[in-house]
Amino acid sequence: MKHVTIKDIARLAGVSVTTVSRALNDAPEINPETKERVLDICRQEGYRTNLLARSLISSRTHVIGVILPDIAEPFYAALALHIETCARQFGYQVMLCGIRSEDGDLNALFDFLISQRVDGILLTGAVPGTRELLRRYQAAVPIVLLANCMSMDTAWECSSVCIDNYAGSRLAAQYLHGLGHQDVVYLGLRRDSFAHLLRHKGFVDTAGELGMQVSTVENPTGRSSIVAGLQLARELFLAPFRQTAIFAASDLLALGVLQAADELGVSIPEQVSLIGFDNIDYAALPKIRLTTISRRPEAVARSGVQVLMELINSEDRGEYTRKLLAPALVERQTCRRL
Amino acid sequence: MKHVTIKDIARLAGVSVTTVSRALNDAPEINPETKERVLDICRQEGYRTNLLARSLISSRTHVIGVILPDIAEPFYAALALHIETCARQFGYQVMLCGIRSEDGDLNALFDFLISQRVDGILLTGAVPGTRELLRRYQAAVPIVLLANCMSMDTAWECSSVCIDNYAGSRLAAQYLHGLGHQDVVYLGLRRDSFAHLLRHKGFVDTAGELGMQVSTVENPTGRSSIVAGLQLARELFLAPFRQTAIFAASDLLALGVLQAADELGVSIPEQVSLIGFDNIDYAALPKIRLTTISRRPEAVARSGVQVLMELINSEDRGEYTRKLLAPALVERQTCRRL
DNA sequence: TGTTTGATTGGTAACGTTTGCAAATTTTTA
DNA sequence: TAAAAATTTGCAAACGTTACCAATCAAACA
Repeated sequence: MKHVTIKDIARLAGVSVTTVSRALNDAPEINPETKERVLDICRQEGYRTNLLARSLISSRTHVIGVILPDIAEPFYAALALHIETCARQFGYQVMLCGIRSEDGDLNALFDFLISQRVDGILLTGAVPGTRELLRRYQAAVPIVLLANCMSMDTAWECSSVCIDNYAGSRLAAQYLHGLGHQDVVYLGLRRDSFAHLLRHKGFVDTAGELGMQVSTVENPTGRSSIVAGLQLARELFLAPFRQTAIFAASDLLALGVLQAADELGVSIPEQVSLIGFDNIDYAALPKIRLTTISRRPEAVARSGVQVLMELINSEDRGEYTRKLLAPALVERQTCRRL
Repeated sequence: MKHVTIKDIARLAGVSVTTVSRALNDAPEINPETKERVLDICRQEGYRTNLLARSLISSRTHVIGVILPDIAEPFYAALALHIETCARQFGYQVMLCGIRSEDGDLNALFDFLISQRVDGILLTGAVPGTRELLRRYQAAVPIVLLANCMSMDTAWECSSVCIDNYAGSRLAAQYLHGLGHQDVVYLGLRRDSFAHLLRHKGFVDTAGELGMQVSTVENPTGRSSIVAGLQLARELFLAPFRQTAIFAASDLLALGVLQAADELGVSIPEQVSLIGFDNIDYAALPKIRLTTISRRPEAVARSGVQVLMELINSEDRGEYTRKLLAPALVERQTCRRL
């Protein structure tokens, strides 16, 4: 593909490349008339700045990399949407990556993004292995952990913005307790996810304080999907089931529970109450109307972009910002008072 | 952010930059020993190729731009996912853009992507105004229209890959007819969307051929959202309603219909049958189980990336590939035999 | 032994910008 | 009117690569 360069414009206008450059970047030291003439020719010839060349000099690309585990998970889709909107307000473009979790060689992805010289990276879906990743790449590029991170664990030397998962589970436990539930199950724990570990801890701790019984069902599949929830809930409902409520670690799992209940004739919330975590769009759907904990993707995205921008524009590395946003209970129709 | 350059490595290794470059690109004309030594130093110093510089020379970025109207629409999310996966197999990275429809100044977006020197653009969500856009930008960058495009209209001078919307609606009409429906409504037509115009035409044409009555409800909101469907269906159900089936132009609209039906005590499929278009993930949900037409996002994405790659790697412009993929009926539980 | 080959290496000019500094031109000042 | 100042321009070097061509050197040939 052939592109018009500054040199071409310069030749056409009979001036030097420097002058053209000045016209384009409206520098003060240029004759308004020449400027107009040059710009006219630019428009006419369809000139477009080669950002590669510019970035090479300025060592700023105005692009941030965003790593999502799975864009098909609606929470991450919402996050991506808001990140893009917000980044644009800062004059930044978004490069979305690694949207599949399975083949995710994060090292390769980071190497690529750094090679592209992105100005910063927003990393979502932190897992225990992320720590080493940070140690390795943080010197080369500003990184902000988004939406999934250990809450306030000082050992994490990294900026981060996320919903307080612990507090979210706390809300859920308190809510169920307030409704009179005494014996509940926590469904879908994933040992490889910090978010899930925190959710689990928050729920178990709070339930304990309130004198409730909690039994935990682990999710060995390692994915928050409807099918995973379906399988887990099937096993649960097929065995004798004494608990009165289920707290699913994610809405997607909760949807699976809903489906299993439907299949096996368990009625929700009459026989068993259900509360999720995420508040994905589809939780609000007719016939679903899932009570859940909102992770406020918009707030997380906005705050995350802001923190990253500050990090990019500050030279002093080694000082990290951590933000823990308050989650919110969204009450719908899958829980009932006992 | 300070980065290690080839020059640094050259100094450290006591060789020339050319030699380092050769080591990195494993060129044949280099002593295996020096190569190893150089590569060792690269690893040790954390050297990462500056792709900006490389692209500047090769005039290839190995990045494609993908423009989505709204990533929160699950169909587009699925599309994005598969595009990324497939592009990676070709050694390409994806730059996702403009995922908000509202503020979408497509001209600015195109200018930006071209300035970034992306190797090609996948444009989804074509609307009538797209034509002028193509005329303007196709000389500067290879473009493939994806998922939404006029079917086989020869006036469109552009490569394209999409589901045959016309045929999809045809399927829907035939299916409803086979079930014995005679009087049906087409809901959610958007005049600004080619996809919707085709869907509408396919449905009306086929219904006509089969001797069915069809009345069309337009969607003035211009968005395929649940709320839009909700509003439209509310009006529909509040007036006297004689039709036996609704064909919603998108699943999202259909979900709105479902919600309205729920609110107003209309039971689906007992009182009225409902069929959607898209087969988004959530159509398969428990308690939704929407019968619909699949747009096969994976197939569309794969084919689209392939066509774009061919376009990028062929010099002769002016020859376009058009692919029209066959849609598929997904039968679930929102339609009943009369 | 002199010449040819082959294997390694280095120098240098691109790629399309921006930028510091000097040159040329115009305007202002004394 | 000459000198000083201000305005407007251009040259050339950088940014970090790659690619062409020449240079070096040891080994192999005649």
